[in-house]
Amino acid sequence: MKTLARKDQIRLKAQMLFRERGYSATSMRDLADELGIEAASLYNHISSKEEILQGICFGMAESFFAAVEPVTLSALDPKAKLQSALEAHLRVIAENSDASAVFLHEWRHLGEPFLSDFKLMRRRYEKLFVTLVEEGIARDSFKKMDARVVARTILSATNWTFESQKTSKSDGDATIQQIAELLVEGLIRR
Amino acid sequence: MKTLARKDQIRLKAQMLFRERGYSATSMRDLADELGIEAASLYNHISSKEEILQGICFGMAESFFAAVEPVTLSALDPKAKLQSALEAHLRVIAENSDASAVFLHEWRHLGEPFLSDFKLMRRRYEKLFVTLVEEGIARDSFKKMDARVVARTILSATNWTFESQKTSKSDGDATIQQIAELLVEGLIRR
DNA sequence: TTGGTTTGCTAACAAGCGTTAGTTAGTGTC
DNA sequence: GACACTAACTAACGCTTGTTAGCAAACCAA
Repeated sequence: MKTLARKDQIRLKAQMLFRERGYSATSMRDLADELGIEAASLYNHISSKEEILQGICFGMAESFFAAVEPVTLSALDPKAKLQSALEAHLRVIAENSDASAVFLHEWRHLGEPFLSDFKLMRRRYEKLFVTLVEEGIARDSFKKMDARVVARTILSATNWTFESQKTSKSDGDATIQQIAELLVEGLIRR
Repeated sequence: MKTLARKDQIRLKAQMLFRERGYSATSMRDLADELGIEAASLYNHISSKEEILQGICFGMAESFFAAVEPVTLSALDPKAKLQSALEAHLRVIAENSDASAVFLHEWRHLGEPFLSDFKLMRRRYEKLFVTLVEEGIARDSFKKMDARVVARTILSATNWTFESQKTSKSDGDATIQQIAELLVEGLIRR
């Protein structure tokens, strides 16, 4: 199917541009230029600018859940579980850094009702990590602390770490484990 | 001086809007509406939209340096120094959360040559923290680790922590110390 | 009272925005 | 060879953008 190929091409370039310049500062003509076609031609493949953003944001939400949720249901001990979840989270970001940046920064330009849906999803995702921390505390594996603050701090640290640094796939895996371990070991150990 | 008062009012509202909607998605008419005047009237006080952004970004850069640089020159031991620097950094963010969000996210919409100047400043600021970590490692106060990774992780964690949560001035100070301690204790202790 | 400064207004500009309409050339299918 | 589909085009739409010009009322200093 060539249709899908072209649509995916659009999405790929859009991810790049939305990340670099932001959603609002990226015009359909910019995007079209990048693909070597006219702006109007884009509408043979997509139905609106916002549709592209929706695809990116909710697509990434799915990826994050698909990677992390299974880990939270596994039978690992709290510390290993949290670290695995974190590594899964980091891997999704590393493997898709443009889309992740858009997911993290540009979602506010979604219109309703998508905006509300997105916020809800985001909350649910954060909750996964909060629960992992709470579990660890309850089972006396982690020191006693505000689970929400810690979970948020951890996610914040991970999200920004990949913001500015290019992630070459060679050192990516090492770095991921290094960061996850650093955070878990440091912030959680009792 | 009433001129300054009005100009500051503009900057204040601009900070709010730039933070909420982003620089590009905020129009001069939006900003004027918020102040109860016409868009054209803004130009009696400022000379361009970008000038407002410049004022915010470089103003905050100054604030951050003014707060943190003295600490780095003090005679505290490495751990106390890093923690104090972090608290200073967090205090600037907490006391000026709108402007900080703009400083952190919207600087890329600066035009040249300001963009390059800004990036340079940012590097210099990050370097302050990297140096603090390096000092601690050299003096054997911190465990051996990649100073750049740790410094970046710490800053990332702080920057995002205040992103989504309203900082009431009452619990602000407690939270700041709590977070700074958490990060320093956790990530740095040998 | 005069004259300047401050702060607002209305009207308008050219450029850029997302998007639609209508068309056309190429491609694969019966 | 006829037909539908794909993917591009040109032209244009109504609207919004940042910004400028010219003007008027209010205030303050001399």
